[in-house]
Amino acid sequence: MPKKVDHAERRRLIADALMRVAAEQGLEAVSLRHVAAAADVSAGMVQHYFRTKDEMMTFALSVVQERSRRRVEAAMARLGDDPAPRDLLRAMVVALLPLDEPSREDGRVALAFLAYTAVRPQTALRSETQQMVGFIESLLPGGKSGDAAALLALMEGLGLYLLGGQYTPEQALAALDAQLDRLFSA
Amino acid sequence: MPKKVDHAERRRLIADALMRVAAEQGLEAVSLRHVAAAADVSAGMVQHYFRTKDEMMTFALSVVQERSRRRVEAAMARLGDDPAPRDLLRAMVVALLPLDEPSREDGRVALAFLAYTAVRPQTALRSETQQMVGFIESLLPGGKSGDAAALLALMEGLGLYLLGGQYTPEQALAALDAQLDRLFSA
DNA sequence: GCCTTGACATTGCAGTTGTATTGGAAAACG
DNA sequence: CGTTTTCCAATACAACTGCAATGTCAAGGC
Repeated sequence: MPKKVDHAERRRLIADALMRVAAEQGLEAVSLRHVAAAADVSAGMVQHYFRTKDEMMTFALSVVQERSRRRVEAAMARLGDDPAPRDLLRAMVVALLPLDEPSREDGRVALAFLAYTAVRPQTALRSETQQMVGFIESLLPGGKSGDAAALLALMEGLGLYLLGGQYTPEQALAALDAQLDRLFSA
Repeated sequence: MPKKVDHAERRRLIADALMRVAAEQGLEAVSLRHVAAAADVSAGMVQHYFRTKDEMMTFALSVVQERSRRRVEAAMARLGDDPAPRDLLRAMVVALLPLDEPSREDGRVALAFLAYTAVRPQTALRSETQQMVGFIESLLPGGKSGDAAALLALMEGLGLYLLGGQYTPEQALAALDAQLDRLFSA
């Protein structure tokens, strides 16, 4: 056997470069050569680790999803044991919002992939949305049906407006807290 | 002067073709030749009415915005004079949600442009978001700050999940009504 | 010491892209 | 009638795209 290299690591390296390109110039600018240049490797190497561009895109998409999943887990773990439901929900939503520059970058990439998959049903992003709705529902008092789905959608919308610059972080957080107030007051 | 043609109408015709292409295959598939083929005209004609692709894109973007604005106006006008604030708000949000197939198409195009403009600050989509927030605020009772922004963000998020297929129209409407209940109950 | 195998790099190719250019046709105006 | 001005078509072109093919090189197993 020849040189041993960490296959998975190389793929992540390339996917990182892809996400950098996508965050700055959109998915339309993602080409084998651009990604290779951003990763400072040859185009041949990219082809070596991804036999097709589609394979590369799909992998990058999974990296994006994985990263946001970890963000949420970390935020929730940071709360310690047995946190109050409201704190748990707030931490979860805040972890998913593009509030600082790194997560804004991720957000732009995620938005690009959202539009990308919207016209490519086969590249479906397996969504954990339904489980999230169930999880949120178990944390909400009262439990009017629709409240959980609304909170999740609120998060998504706040993310969009944060990315677009229509809402400031303060506005977004105020909106979130207003909603949590309503959900936990009565 | 030579043949007189309705300049604006031709441009709308081309923009419509562009939106069809974008709705089916995404903005990446939007090229002069594809759009021309979809409009069943020659590529030269497209170039005649839009000197550059960017000009065509910008115009199409404005058409999308204009169309959704009209949708809202029509829905609100349909309510007659002096409607209840809750009904007004509900009609407005429902008009913006991609609930049937035509508006789903528009939604896909809008989503594509959202990702498109996210990495092209100069092609900023002038947002009427702040005015909308103000308008909603004037209709809400109590008027906790943040409630209006939250409702608007909720709408956006519901739209995304409807497009993605994560929420059914029934789920989305249930979430909306649950929120309106909360806003108008206390 | 071969020699296989995996890790790259380079090059070529057919197709598509946006744009510039050219040319013709036809309609209003003098 | 002739000229001009707009409408549109066709073509040319350089740059780019994804992908396949080919080459080089080194690290192991036998």
